[in-house]
Order: sequence, then structure tokens, then C-alpha cells
Amino acid sequence: MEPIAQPAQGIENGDCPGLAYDVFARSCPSRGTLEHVTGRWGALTLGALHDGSFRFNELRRRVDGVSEKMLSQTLHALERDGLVHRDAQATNPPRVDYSLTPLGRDVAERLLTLIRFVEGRMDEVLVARERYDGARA
Amino acid sequence: MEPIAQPAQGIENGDCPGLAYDVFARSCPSRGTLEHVTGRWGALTLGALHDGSFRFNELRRRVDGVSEKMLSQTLHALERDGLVHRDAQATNPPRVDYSLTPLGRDVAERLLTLIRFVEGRMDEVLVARERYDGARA
DNA sequence: CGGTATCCTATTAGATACTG
DNA sequence: CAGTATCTAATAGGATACCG
Repeated sequence: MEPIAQPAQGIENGDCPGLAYDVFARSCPSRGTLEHVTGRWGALTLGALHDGSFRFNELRRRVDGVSEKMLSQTLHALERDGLVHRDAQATNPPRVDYSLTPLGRDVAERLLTLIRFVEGRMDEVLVARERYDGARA
Repeated sequence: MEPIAQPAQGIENGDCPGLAYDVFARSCPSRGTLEHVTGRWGALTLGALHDGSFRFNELRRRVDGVSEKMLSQTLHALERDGLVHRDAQATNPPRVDYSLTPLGRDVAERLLTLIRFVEGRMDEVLVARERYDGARA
């Protein structure tokens, strides 16, 4: 099994230079967690789970485009960081439900504030892109 | 024809299926912008610029660990999305100042709310990790 | 100073096949 | 259903050299 996304240089388990955790310092473990939270699939997975509890394949459909492998990897990383709760029932067929922990909910809320803001301003972004691209052509 | 594996550029310029921009839809351009904002270097660069205006190499020192190449690439993407303003003076030696646009400031604020929250809860995350790793050993 | 260009490696991601 | 294993392709990232 592939290891849960860990930056190669031991960033994830590094120490923080100062008194508090500082993502701007390259060896701070908060940088690794921030990457799990804001990463391509981490952000969308947390966002999807903010709506409730979902099974693996339900989640896969909600996070449009994610592969089994990446969803699995993402969920493991978020579970390890204490943001996602995994409830597995040993029935046949198996049933596994994923939900946010209280900490995960707090993170997802702040993340969704950002996501919704970006979505709401996409028109401006698209205009800016046209201006940028036009100036270079 | 639906390209199964869409490169980042394809996603970036894709159309949205519904009425609003929805990052959960794989072809929505908002997903690309969200990735610029929350990406490894994008998030840290926006966060650094929230403190004010900085020159290229000042920024490089603030975003600990970023290479010239990645900072350059990140700044271009954020400038294109209308989040960063680039002020180049044709002096010798050249002087270029980077700052946030009003839209970039709004994005950075919401991003920093998330970053600071994660930093402030790292102790809990680290405890969760130990529990997770311990249960598997 | 503020970058670009090039080359090369590491990491990520996807497709596919398979299992309890 | 809920994944894991394996292989391969695409992308991100780093090192170095160079330029206006």
C-alpha cells in the first residue's frame, strides 16, 4: 500500500522553528496538513462531506473526476489528520460511511467560505484572464 | 468527446454545466482558480502578500523553500487570475513589486482564516496522527 | 535584480485488474 | 461495495546556467 501523502523531505513530521506552528516555515508540520486540506482532492472531499455522511462510491460521484485510488488516499490522509471519521460495518456487502469530525467540520466551514467566494467571483477572474492573455497577443 | 484525463489547462478553460460556477464539477473553470489559490505555493504566496507589497526575492525569502521557477510560475498564474498586481519599473537594476489586487485581498483574507485555524489546531492534528499510526502498529 | 530556458528527477494521478 | 495492487503517463518541482 502506498504511504499516505507525505512530502519527501520529512516536512510533515518536521519541527517548527518558533513557538507556534507556521506554514510559512518549510519544516513546519502544519504545511503538510494545510496541503491535505487545500489539495486538489482534499478540498473537494472536505467540501462534499460538509453536506453530511457518505459512502465511498457516493463520495466518488460527488467529487466529480476523482479516481478510486485518489479518493482512498485522500480519505486516509484526512482520517489520519483527525478531520474525517470512518465508520466501517463488517457486514456483507460491506458498508463504510465517511463523515467529518468536529475539527473537520470547523476546517470545512472555513474552506467552503473560500470556495464559495472564488466561485462567486469567477466572472471577474475570467475577465482578468482575457485581459492578461490579450495583452500578450 | 469527453477527454477522460483532462490536463489542467483543459479544466481551466472548461465550461460549467449549470448556471453557477461549481468546483465540484470537473469541467468548471473555478476548479482551476481554486487550485491556483490553494495550491502548495499559491496559498503561501497569497498569504505572504497579504502583509504588503514585496519584491521578487523578498517574496522568495518569505515563502520558505520556494524555488525561483515555482515562485515565478505561481505569480504569473495569480496575476493572470487577477489576484496579484505586478508593478515593474524599467530602471537599472530593475525593480518589480508584487501586491494583491482588491479581489486578491478578499481571497487572501479567507485563505488566511483557514491557514490560521489549521495552525492553531495542529496539536490536535498531531495527536490524531499518533492515534492513527499507533492503531496500525 | 528579476527573471527565463533547459534538463532531469520526484511525485501525483489515472487505468486497469483484482480481492474480501 | 469498498477498496488494494500494479503499471504507466502526466505534471510538479529542483538544479543549473544564462540574460537584459
